[in-house]
Amino acid sequence: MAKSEQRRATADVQRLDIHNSDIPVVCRACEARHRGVCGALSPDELKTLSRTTVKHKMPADAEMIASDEPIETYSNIMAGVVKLTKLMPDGRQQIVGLQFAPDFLGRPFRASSTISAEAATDVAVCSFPKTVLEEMVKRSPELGHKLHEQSLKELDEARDWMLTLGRKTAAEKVASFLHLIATHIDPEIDPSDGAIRFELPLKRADIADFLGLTIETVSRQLTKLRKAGIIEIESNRLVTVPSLRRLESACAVDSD
Amino acid sequence: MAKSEQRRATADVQRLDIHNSDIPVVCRACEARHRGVCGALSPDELKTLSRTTVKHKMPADAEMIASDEPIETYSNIMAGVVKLTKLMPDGRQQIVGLQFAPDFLGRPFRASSTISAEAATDVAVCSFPKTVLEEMVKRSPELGHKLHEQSLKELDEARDWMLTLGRKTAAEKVASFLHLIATHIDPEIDPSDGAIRFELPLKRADIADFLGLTIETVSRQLTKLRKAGIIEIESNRLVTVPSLRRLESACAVDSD
DNA sequence: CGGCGCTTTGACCGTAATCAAGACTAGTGG
DNA sequence: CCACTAGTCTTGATTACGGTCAAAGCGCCG
Repeated sequence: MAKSEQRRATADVQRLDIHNSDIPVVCRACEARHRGVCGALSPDELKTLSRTTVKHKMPADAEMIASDEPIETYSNIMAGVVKLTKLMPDGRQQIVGLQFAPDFLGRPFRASSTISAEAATDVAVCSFPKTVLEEMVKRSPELGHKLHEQSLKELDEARDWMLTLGRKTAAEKVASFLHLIATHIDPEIDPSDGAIRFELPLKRADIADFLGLTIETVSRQLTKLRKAGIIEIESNRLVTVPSLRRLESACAVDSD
Repeated sequence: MAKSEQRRATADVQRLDIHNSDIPVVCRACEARHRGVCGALSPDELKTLSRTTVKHKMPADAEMIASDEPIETYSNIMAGVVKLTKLMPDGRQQIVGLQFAPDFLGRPFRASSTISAEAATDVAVCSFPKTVLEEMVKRSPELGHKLHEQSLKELDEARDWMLTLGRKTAAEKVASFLHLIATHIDPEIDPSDGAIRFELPLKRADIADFLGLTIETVSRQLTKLRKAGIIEIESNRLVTVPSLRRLESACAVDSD
């Protein structure tokens, strides 16, 4: 256990730039600087922003953004998975998006959001005041563009999922969910057709809320996929996909 | 008939600005200048853009953007309704968005889209080359911001609809669809609780593809809503909603 | 051990899909 | 003008997929 943690720390160090003395310390090992919105910022801008950032850790199920409440901060997700949910007055719930590190979290240009955000797993975030980011956007078109790209990515993903919700069978939905997790949980994964082993970031109830199903149906379809040899289930949360290709064919889509 | 058309023309004229001699002629009566992306442009910029614009009319069912094909132009929708669809290899289809005038149509910053766009009704558009708009975005942060706002609006709508697709019953889905059309088809509508009469821009098969249902179920739920007195059906396409409030309660949401 | 949260499995039921027929509308041509 | 056709929509009978209700298994922690 301690050994594997040490190994990960070493990998982080290797990701540091050769010459980065002008990068703020708190930003040096941050993935958001490479693939997130902070990639648009100059060392100087990073320094300005980093003076106002606060890093938080929150446990699974913590509420991060409440629906219809004013938002004061934006965040970058450093680790963990965040679920975006919508709730009906009678309690029915739908997860409308999952966000992984190093995604940007928040609804730009609006005082409050119509969705709420909740930690699906333990989550680490880097937060900063809304006003500071909005000031920086005014001065850096590059940053505005990055934020726009993030919005467009979320829009594409939302529409992909609308097809899943509206037109796929329960079996295809569960396969699509596993495929989504398998290809998003580990940013370093390559799409070659080896076995993939990962931990599900959602419990059954969340999976059901994401797929528009009940927990019983999710459970039944998982055992069906297991019996069909498409997945192996080590424990409730630990899943192995021997062949991504076979899983994809269970999703009933070519381009996904 | 001729009378009502004349009345509408008069309304358009009144919408013109008092001093607009420097606004290009083709843009003067255009709604996109008031509520669409062109609202971000100065008279000079409008002039530049209008030199490259082409206005088109296309009949219902015309394909406007093919999935996975390179896109050369963006468009503003001047009139009519456009449906954005996704298709599965086996023919199952899902409409993932509807766009009304004066919405912007196109996927910024990407060579091709994963969805296709089709005219739901007869449609009029104002198109311009991708490259021209992208050049203008570089010089006008205001325009980039408008485009971002449009993307965010589509994202909010997509997520609203995910809740409908994943968690609502057939009856609630059809009611939600009628509510969406009633509140979007006529930009000049006010939400006061009078009777609203409108023409459905989609045929039953399209409504089914939008709601993740079959045409038979859509038809049955429409007659059920009619028998419940929530709607009146004059003809296949012509619907009256006596009380928007009653329709909303049939959608099972408070905030929509 | 006992209690609690999560998951699985089984039996039964209900909603929406499927299959099938018929009504209505609009367009075409005799 | 009407017959004919094709497309669209409605209605009915039956089926099946996924939901509901219920019970039991499992892992975890006090």
